[in-house]
Amino acid sequence: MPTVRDVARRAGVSVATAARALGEYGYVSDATRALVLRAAQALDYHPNAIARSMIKGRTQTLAVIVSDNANPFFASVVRGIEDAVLAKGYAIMLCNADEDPAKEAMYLRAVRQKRVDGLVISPSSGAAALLRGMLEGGTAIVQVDRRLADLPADAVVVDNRAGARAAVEHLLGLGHRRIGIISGPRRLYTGRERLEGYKAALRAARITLDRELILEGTFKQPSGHHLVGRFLRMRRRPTAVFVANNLMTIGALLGLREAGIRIPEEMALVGFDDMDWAPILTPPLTAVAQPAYDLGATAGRLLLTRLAQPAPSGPRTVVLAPRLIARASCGAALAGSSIRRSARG
Amino acid sequence: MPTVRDVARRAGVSVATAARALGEYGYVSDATRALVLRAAQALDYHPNAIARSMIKGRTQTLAVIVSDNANPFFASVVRGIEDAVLAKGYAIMLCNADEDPAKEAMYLRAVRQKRVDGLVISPSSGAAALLRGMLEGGTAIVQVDRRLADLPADAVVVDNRAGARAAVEHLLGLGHRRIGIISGPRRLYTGRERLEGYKAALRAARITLDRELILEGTFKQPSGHHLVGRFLRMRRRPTAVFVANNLMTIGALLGLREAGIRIPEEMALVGFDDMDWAPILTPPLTAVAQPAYDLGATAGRLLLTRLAQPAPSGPRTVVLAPRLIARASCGAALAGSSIRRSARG
DNA sequence: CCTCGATAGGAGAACGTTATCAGGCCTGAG
DNA sequence: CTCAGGCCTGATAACGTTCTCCTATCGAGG
Repeated sequence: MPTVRDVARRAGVSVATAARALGEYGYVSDATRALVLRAAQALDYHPNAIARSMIKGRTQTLAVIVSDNANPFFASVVRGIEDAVLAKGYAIMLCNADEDPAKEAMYLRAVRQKRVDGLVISPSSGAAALLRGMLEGGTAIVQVDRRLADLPADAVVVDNRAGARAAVEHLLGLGHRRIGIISGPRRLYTGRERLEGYKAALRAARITLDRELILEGTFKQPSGHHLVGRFLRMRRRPTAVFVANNLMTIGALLGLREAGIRIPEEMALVGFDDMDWAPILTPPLTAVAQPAYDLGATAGRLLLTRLAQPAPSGPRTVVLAPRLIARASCGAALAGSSIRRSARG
Repeated sequence: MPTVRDVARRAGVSVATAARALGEYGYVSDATRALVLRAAQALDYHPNAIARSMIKGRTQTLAVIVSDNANPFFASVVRGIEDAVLAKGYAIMLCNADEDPAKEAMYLRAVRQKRVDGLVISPSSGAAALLRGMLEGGTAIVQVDRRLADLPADAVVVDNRAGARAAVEHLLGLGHRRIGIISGPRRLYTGRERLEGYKAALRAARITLDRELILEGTFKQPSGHHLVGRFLRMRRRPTAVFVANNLMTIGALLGLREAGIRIPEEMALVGFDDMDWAPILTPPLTAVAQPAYDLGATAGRLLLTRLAQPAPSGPRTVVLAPRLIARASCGAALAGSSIRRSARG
């Protein structure tokens, strides 16, 4: 691969001049510039961004660490991030950590060595220490979807609590009193928050919590399948179930279908995270829609502002509003209702 | 951020020795090594991969260019690639080109400047020239999902033709004679191949092609919605429709539902690309399953072998077999049947 | 005629790592 | 006692850019 040195030689100028002509800085006469550009063209010269990064101290690369890009929710988040930073010339390094602290730590070390300018991460609980180290090292960090309590970094999340609460309150409004939840792992922020929303809704309705109706899943499809079976085998079945994420909802629907349960007559269902296919189910799925793409886009924009003005103002958390989309799987078709949108500094 | 120089100073040794201790090469006494490692720990030293890349001429980074990561198919492909190359220490740079030649060209320039070691790309038709340039520049390239006729690079694709043909033959076997297709764009490899499979099936059954029954879509959801409407408004409707990708299938299902059409009685449907939610539809969706994850994983492995032995053996194309999963949307529930699996050099 | 500023171009240092080379020490064989 | 050969360490040159200094020319203004 040709270097500026080669281009300079061919154009009959010094390296400095060639670099000026190519980099569009400093003084170069039009004639010389043309000469250099022609030489670069002839040699098929492509500047080496690695060497440039050495000098500039910036890589024009951002890392994105999520749990699993194969989950459509995260795929949309990633897409949103990329679109937001594309215009500013940043490339994205994608890392799937699979909620595995070891893998997450490995990736954090890797992106740190690669000197990415910034990082968007959907962190698992174990990452706080490493992230703090990166913050001190000058890497801009924005958390997305989840939020670590003890990390002074920006975050963009949805109001999980309000979303879950709206889902459960919707079921309560339809007359359900015995409502189960297939929740996410307690060690994950979203798992905890959605469970809290569920509890808050029941508390507000003065329904005493039945611990039997709270089943903790893994946020993955098989656990939805398995746990809905547990509900079905109970002597006093719940009449409705709130499933705390998209993949487990598919699992639950699969389980209900295999058991021949009619929805919503024998069991009503509300999911968290609306998907493209929710309206084409029979009955169409009532779900709490998360603005996944916006979550990513907002995180990307936030990161850009951090990178533009490294003046360390305090960490900001942006909270986006989920939206309950009432269809028929809950027992009644209502209009979608917005829940809450806020931002706190 | 501390450098080896800082570590060396703190440990009281030369830069060369510190580098040897940290890089685990050459001779270093155990005592010195311990000293250096302790110093590195104390300073929270993280080696600079940029500088290392300068020397080694390798970045341990691969680029992945797909059309849209928000499409679950590509999200799985990307995931497969990442898993395959993770163990060898490669990071992934993700680029969404949106089938936009300008955007694709921009990304190709960017990853070339960043000196990625290899590239997995689902190319659009305009990229051949740029890709050839990169090949000559020494970048390993593997095409995935699609294949450019005039590019001497490895490729991993599914047998689109056989998949589409199996889908249509299945419909023929159920007695359908008037079968429509919502195809993909002709300028895309997958769009053309699946259409060819459709035609081949009809030809083999001695059914004359009705050009009215071939509607070209965009591989995106709205076009499925829109085009199924065209079919519904025809005086002589098709009794079955083959939809050439996942997103358009959702659109088509939405359109059928809005029109109140019963599946498969009033219109049978077979989709290309099986999805998690296909079995929970009513009726469950018959679809041609693509091994999306394997497609990516195979491409990743192929790239690794290219990187390991740069001896330029001729380009290889690996063809993975799709699998027709017969459910009920086509009019009958049969067992899944494997189609074909081959590899040619 | 001298100076000043704008323009044009060159030489060389820096970024942080790895790799090459050379030199010093020690041990054991001759 | 000498010398070969293993060990250990240090100095320094790369890698390909950008950036900071320098020098030189030219025209205008005093």
